[in-house]
Amino acid sequence: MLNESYNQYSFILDRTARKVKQYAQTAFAEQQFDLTVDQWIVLRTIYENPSLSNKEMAELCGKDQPTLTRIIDLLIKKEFAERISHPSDRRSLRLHITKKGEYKIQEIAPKVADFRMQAWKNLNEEDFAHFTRILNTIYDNLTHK
Amino acid sequence: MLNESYNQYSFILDRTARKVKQYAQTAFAEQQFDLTVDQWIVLRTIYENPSLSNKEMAELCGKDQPTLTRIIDLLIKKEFAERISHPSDRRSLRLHITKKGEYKIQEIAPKVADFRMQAWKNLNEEDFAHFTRILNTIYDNLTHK
DNA sequence: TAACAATAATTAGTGTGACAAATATAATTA
DNA sequence: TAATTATATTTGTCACACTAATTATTGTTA
Repeated sequence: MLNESYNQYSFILDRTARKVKQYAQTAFAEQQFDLTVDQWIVLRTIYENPSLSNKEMAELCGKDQPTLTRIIDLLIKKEFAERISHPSDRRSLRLHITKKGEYKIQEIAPKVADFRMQAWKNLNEEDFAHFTRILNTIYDNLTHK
Repeated sequence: MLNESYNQYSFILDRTARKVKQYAQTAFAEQQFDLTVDQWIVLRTIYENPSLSNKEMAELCGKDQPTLTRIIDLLIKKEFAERISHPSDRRSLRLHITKKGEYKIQEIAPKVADFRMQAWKNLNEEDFAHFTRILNTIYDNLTHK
């Protein structure tokens, strides 16, 4: 029946997303970047958008707040990032990258871009347009009802 | 630069996959199915393909063996599935659904199909064809090198 | 201004994913 | 047939996702 195919689409989506992440993570490990893929995503976001709050950064990274808190914990342990308290709101804090974090970003960003390309072989600009449109439609279908 | 957009595609893919899963999981919880989305996927696979080994079932579900083992543990705890030892190979075992599991499948399958549709609104058959082709191309690009 | 509500961030708990290592058993081979 | 190799499954560990609960602080209002 028709509905069965929807299950299939969910399966393909999930499977592909995991494969892309796993492929990147393997490359990260092989090249000893000392970062997970998600840690790298967060660090790069901090690098490009310094001095945001946990909440704002979580939004930008597309992660929920508890997850972001834990990833930041790990980045701080590795001395790639730091939390700085907000001057006027003691509940809040600002996320910053360290010098060591900046060096890391600059070191690995081009390498990441290199092997990321592997995923998108055999696809053209038209495919990317479809990809973006379709996936964003799905996302919007499920967001704020 | 061009490479930046590849990062963006990874982001969209990951974000959409998580949203689809989360949306389904919320519906599962609201309707008190007493199953997670992944447990349901596995149970349905056992239902449709009875008497396979852990390894074979993992392959069908698109999960790795340790993950499947743990999901099966939970399904057994809920008495939806059982492990039956292989008659001639004591290393192996066969996965079966219980009566209680069958009832569960029959009860929730149509409901799942209902709310799964929400994700695919505003998309037509052509979009689904693009979706399947593009995501499978990505998957293949990263599989067995 | 004291009580209450709202907000920012964290912590806790459960489930899942990936990988490596361990265990038990079967198959092969020297 | 004893030793070795291969296979099936489970266990251990770390990371991430999501929900709910908690803590600390700020804002609001009676």
